[in-house]
Amino acid sequence: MGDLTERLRGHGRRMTSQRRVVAEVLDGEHVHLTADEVHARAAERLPEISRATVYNTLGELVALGEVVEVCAHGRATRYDPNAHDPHQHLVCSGCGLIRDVHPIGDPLAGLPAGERFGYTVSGAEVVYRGLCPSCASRPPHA
Amino acid sequence: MGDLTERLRGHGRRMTSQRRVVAEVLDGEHVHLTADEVHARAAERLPEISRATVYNTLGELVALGEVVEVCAHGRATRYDPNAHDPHQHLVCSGCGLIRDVHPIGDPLAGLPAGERFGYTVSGAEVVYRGLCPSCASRPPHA
DNA sequence: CTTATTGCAAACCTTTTGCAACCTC
DNA sequence: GAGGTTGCAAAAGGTTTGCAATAAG
Repeated sequence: MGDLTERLRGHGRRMTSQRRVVAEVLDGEHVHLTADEVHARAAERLPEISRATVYNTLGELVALGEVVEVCAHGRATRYDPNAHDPHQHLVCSGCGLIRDVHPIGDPLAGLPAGERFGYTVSGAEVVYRGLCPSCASRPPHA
Repeated sequence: MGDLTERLRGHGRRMTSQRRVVAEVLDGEHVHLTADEVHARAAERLPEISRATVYNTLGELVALGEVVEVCAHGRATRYDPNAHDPHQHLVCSGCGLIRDVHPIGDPLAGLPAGERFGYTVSGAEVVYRGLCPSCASRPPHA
C-alpha cells in the first residue's frame, strides 16, 4: 500500500523529513485521524514539526488524491489514507466512530442524466448514519 | 410546506420573534444558507437579533429534524430547510454551488447486512461531486 | 411570577497566513 | 546557489459559552 513518500517525490515535491513523517503516520494508522492527531503522532518522531507543515502536507496529499478528506459535521476534518480502495463511511451518530464500508454497486448509477443539471459528475461520497453496537445498547439518556 | 414556526411551538418551545424570523428566512429561501447568511437576512427584519440566537435556533431545528446540516468541506456549514423531501446534493468542485437532486432507489439498499458491522443504520447522505456547466466550460487555470 | 430565551462579548477550536531562516536539489 | 519548505506566532473564520437582562406562558 503505502509509500506516500514515494508518491510525493514522484509529483516533483522535495523530500523532507517532515513530509516523510506525516506520510508514515498516515500509512501506519488506517484510522481517520484529525490534523491535530496527525501532528501529535508526527511530533513523537520529529518534535519540532509545526502544525502549519502538517496542514501543508495533508493538503498536498489530498490534492494528489493520495488522501481523502472526511468532513465530520462541525468537528475537525479527518483524513483517510485509504484512498486507493474505493469505499464509503458508516458514522455513529452517538459517538462519532467511523467505519469503512463497501457498498454494492456504483453510487453514481443512482443519478440519472435528467438529475445531473448539466454537471460533469465525477464521484459520489456516501455517509451512512446509524448507531454503533455500543451506542445502540446504551440509550442516549444523558 | 413551511411553517417551521408551528412546528417549533409544537415541540414545546416558546414562540419568540427571533425564532419566527429565522424560520421565515429558511422557509422563504430554498437555497442552502450559512448561519451567517441566515443571520444577515434575519437582521433585515429584526435588527437586534444576535448570532448566538441564530445558532441556537438552527441547532434546535436540526435537532427536531426540520432542517438538515450540509457540511461543506472546510467552509461554513450550510442549512437545508427542505428536510421533508428526501433528496441528496450535487456539489460543484469548482465554485461550491449546491443543487438538490433525487437519485433513483434507496441509498441504504446498497449496504448489505454484512457491511453494517452491527450498526443500526438509519440513513444515508450522498454528495455527488462534479463541475457545474459554467465551471466545466472554464478550465481551472488560475 | 417562573424560567426559557436573548444579546453581548469574550473564549474556543480549527485552519490559514506572513515572513525570515533553512534545507533540498 | 536558487527557490521550495519550514517554524513561529499572529490572525482569521466559524461556532460556543457565561451571564445578566428580558420576555413568554
